[in-house]
Amino acid sequence: MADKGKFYMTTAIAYASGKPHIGNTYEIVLADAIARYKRQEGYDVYFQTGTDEHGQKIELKAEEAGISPKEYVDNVVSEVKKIWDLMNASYDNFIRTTDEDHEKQVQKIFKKLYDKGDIYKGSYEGLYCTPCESFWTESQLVDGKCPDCGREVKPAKEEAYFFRMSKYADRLIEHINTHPEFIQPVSRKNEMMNNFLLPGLQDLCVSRTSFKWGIPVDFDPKHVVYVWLDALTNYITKIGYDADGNSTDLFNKNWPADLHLIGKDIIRFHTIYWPIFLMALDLPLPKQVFGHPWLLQGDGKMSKSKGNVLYADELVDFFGVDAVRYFVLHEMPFENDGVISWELLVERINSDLANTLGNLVNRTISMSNKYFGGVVTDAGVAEAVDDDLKKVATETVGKVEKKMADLRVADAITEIFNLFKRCNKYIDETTPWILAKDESTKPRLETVLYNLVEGITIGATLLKSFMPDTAEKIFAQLNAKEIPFDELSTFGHYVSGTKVTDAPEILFARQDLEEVMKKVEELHPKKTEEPKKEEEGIDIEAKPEITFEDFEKMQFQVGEIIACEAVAKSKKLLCSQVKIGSSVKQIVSGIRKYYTPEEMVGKKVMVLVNLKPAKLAGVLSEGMLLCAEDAEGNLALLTPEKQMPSGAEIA
RNA sequence: CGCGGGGUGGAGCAGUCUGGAAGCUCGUCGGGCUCAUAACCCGAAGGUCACAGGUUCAAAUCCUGUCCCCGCAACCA
Repeated sequence: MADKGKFYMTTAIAYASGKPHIGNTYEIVLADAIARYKRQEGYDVYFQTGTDEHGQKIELKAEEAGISPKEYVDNVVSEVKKIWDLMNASYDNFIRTTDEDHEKQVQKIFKKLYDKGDIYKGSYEGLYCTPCESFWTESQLVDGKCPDCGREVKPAKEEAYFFRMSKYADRLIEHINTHPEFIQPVSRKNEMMNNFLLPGLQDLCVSRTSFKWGIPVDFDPKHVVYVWLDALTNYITKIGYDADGNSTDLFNKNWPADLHLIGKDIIRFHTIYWPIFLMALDLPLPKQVFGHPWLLQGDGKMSKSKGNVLYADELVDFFGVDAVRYFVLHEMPFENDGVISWELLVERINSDLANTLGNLVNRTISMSNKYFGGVVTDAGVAEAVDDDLKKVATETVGKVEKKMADLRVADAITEIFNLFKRCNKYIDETTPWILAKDESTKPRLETVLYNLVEGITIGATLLKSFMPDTAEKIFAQLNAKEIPFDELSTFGHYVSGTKVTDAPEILFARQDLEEVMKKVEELHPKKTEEPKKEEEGIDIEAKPEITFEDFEKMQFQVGEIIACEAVAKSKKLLCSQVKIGSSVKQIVSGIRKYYTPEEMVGKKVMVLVNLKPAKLAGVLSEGMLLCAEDAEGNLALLTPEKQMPSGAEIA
């Protein structure tokens, strides 16, 4: 096969804060499909994935779990690897940002950029809460105090390292404009340009002192390297980049990367910060960054707090690896977000995998056994109807190549399945069961079955990158060999006289939606219904004890909402006129998602009345409506349990 | 007027850059067939391509305006 040269591709490294859900898993499957396909095409592929393991969030999670950050990420990483392997991800290298060689190299890179003057020491100004060791901006303060602990904050400066982004901005703009393939899909390019590059880049703060779980800046150890400089550089460090110029052959061969596959949410970091870091290191830029869409469930992005999380291992238990691979690869549109649900999975599996593909293989093998004892022979009795089948079979590879060149994986798979559909149609056109009735048409029947087996073999060969196990199963059942990629545009590779299996196994069983849903129900007992029973309480972070005097400072009263309207410039805010005794206060609240202005009017609510007025979205707010909030952030207004006049004191 | 994406038969999507008979998958209905996993094949119904203007011989596609949805940003006292 023609050697097409090297192809270095990466996924984003997964943030090791918890078990990856099916949306995270989608990325590795997509990357794996592309990697396998490129290998099949004849590229020398190097495929890297891994985990991003530093940062405050992980530090906190570990603390909650009562273990060290390293122990915490070790656990998560083993889960990540388990799922990646379960999905048959054929990565060549798995990087962990806690790997010693990576850490060392990041420190060298940091130093190199510092020596060069691209990183400079500056200071970060803000309001500091000493006990919490945290900086806050004016707008983050609650009542002028630390939003975490409620204590006083004071203006402070903290030293930090900054990267001179602006220095390279013009070069980057030029690069993006002259390399239209750099940012994919193209629609993302405008977003980056308009939002970040054209208005002017801010220097990026690249160190932190507020937490410890990171790579220390070796010449100034109270700082740790900020996550993006740590995470992004994995793409070069783990293939052997050395800031001192002793990079490995692996690096020299593979850099620049041919493809960074990432989620659309981190396009900014990969198309702005990363290229600029590389420019500063005098390294060439990656050839392409593809920001794939998200896999959503139901009516929103998957998140644990919404309780709508699907995990790959669970889906694999239900349907098998290749069914899940097929779904996420085929069901994802190119640019827009895709949807996954149990119902959609069952529908796709039944219609495409069981009916179209599985049944085709099964009926073909059954006929071979029934009519010829399993021996498939090319008797050479061609008819005109064969031509179209052969045409479709031999042209599929070209169509797939074209789609894959644009990374349109879903469309490529559709092309392959069009071939399987064509095969099914061919059976109806040639009616083998009629040919079988007459001895004189047996040679024709042999030819028909041969053509079918060959068509399926071509399809299975193309399917290999997307559904590796299934392709192997088909080859095994047909006793066929995978066809070399550059011979896929010709017909007739299957060795005439070969015997297929006499015991065909069902490739994909049809799924019964009701049964599946029943099992799902057992696995995940409904938690939304009947929350009264065994309702799980919520624990929130405890605040420091206050004195009775502190409490007395706050004045709560019952208020009656006499008018309410949405705040025009905001999506979340409602502006209410609240009658408290004989006065009326205007209060703005972020509850538009839960209450309409109409239903607000007439409600008796609890109001914190002596809160310092502030402007929200330009509208004056003179108090606060008290609300209860659940773990998902749903809000409920508090109202007096019995009839109370407006102005009544609450104490 | 913060940035961006989207609104195409019951559902999910393609087509929009580069105007030229409205397409795919699923579902529904009718028919065919029996090798096969109630499968497979054929056919049909179903769309003012969000709305309103404009350009054009011709607009889902280009231009202008409006409405709605979804992300991000801000804000959620």
